[in-house]
Amino acid sequence: MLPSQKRNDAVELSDIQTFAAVARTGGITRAAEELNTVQSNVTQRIKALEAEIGTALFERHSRGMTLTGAGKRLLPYAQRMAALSREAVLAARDDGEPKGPLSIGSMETTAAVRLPPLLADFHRRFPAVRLSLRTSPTADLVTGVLEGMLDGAFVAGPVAHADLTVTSAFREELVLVSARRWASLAELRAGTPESGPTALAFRTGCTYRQRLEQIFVEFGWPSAARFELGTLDGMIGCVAADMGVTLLPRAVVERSAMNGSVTMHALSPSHARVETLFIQRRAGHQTSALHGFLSCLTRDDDIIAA
Amino acid sequence: MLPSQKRNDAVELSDIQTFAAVARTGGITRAAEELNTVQSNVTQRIKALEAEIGTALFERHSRGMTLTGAGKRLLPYAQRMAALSREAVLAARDDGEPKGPLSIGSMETTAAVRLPPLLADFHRRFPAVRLSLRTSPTADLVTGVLEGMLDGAFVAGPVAHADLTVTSAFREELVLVSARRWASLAELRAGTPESGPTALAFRTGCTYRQRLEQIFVEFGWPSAARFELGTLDGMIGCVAADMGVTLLPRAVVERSAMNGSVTMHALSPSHARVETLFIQRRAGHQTSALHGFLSCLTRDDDIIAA
DNA sequence: CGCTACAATTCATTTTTCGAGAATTCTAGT
DNA sequence: ACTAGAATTCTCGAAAAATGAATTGTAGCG
Repeated sequence: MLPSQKRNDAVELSDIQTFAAVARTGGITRAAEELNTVQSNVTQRIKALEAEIGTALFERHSRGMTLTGAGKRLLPYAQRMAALSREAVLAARDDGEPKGPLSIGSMETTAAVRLPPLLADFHRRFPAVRLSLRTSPTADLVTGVLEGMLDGAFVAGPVAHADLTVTSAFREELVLVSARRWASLAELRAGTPESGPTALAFRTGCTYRQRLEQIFVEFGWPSAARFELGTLDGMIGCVAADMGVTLLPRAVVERSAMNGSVTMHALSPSHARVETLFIQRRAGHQTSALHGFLSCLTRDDDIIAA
Repeated sequence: MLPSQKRNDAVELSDIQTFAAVARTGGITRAAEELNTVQSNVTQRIKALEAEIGTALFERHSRGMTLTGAGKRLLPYAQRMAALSREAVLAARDDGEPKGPLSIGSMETTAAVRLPPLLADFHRRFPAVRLSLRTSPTADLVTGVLEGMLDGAFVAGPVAHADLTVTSAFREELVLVSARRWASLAELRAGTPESGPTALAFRTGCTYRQRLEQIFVEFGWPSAARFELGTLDGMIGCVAADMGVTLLPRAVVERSAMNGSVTMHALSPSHARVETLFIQRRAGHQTSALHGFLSCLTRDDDIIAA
């Protein structure tokens, strides 16, 4: 074995976390608030950290602090270190029996139709796991997983990132949904104003929304009105009331209470096909709880085939 | 952005480092020595850590401590956390101008003939880098790089590890080296006892040594005597004195002072060809110093071609 | 130009944590 | 039972971190 050479340039986690708080909030005062302490304290620790590293991490100006180059280079390590530390204690606690907390993220649509049976199955098999589900647009889910806030998430593909492991979960057929009175796409195009119908979609970061934008461009409605909704039921309700059109997985519409009040318009495969992926962090230890979750997911593969 | 959920299960670096020291030494007393502190202190911190995690990390018995399952799961994180922390401050300090310390490892043979011009070139271009070179067998070099003790190393291929980035550096032709009086392999086989000549090699972990073992088996000398040397010159000297034979890159023998006193015997390509690889950790930030080193390495590619 | 508001820093003080050393317990081996 | 090696417990002092108040510094404004 190589003799261990002592480079004493290590830095404690708590130091780098106060650093990250200052960087995030852009000021010592707000960081102190966030960390439940006083400014003077934060000042001191930042100064100590800068002394330890030997470079200024922030530029001070009268309205707060901004990162220097060195600070920018350091920042990404804050999250990685925090995630690693958390993962370490989880790994130690995890005796192979799935239990404890498990945070899963999901797109709204997947949560509505695909997850209920899966979660029921999971809870039946692993009742000791305290599962929490959070719905967000795909973009937020990806960062959530990368930053360790979520253990895994269901997102719309394709996704490619070196630090993520991707598992194919479900295949969906997207359909354009309009009010019932429009029996076909042709009728819809004929019956709407030149600029097109209003596009109903979730907020930015949702992959379906981006795809809807594309489709609108191809239909010659580049400047159609946009309307953002926060909930699935709200969206289908608005479509039923002929406020506009939206893009959703066929299964979601079919299972909706308003199913009878809307028409689904099939799209070309390139537009319609979308794969729902389950993503998790690649690095290091996989929680038993997460492992159990994946086993439920793959066991239900027949659902995908069907 | 997802609201940040506060899981307060993080653990400080220093805690986990004392944990690692105890695990490594197998006892609190020795760990305390290594950490330059007293036992009571180590006891307390281990207890605190166990309390924080909520599980016993060690089994106590009268002759020291051994890891529990939880401890075994935690241990790998110790090194990863330490490496990450060190890397963080290096990244912050590194302003793009290569400087500061750079630890490179190398096999003995590569250090002897390939590195001198490379290092000279590197030092001319980046005088601010304090380069340190350490020679070890391939196996130790690989762990050294993985554990962050070395920034990079020259090892005998093939190497495959998910956490390593591999660059092809040099191609060598291995030759069997004997005393001068043996003009050919046939003569050597005829003139040595049934069991074969003595095999001279570096200590365990050296890739060339393993290959020499293979060759001896194929030559029908499975139980030939072995002799371990620590230095290259010593080895060639012993061969010249007809103490035995060894396996070395042709270039090494050609440049040796004892060149005239030994014979080189060519081997079949499958035995002779060996590639020297430069390995570095894959994850995260690459030091400017290391980047500069790599630029020297690839610039000298003509050396490989030649 | 001075005043105000906001923000970081400094400083004196208190609190908490950490480390040292001595005493104690525990256990295997004799 | 005794001893030696090893971990734990306990107390005390020192170092480090947190606190709160006072200070400095700067942009915006009358």
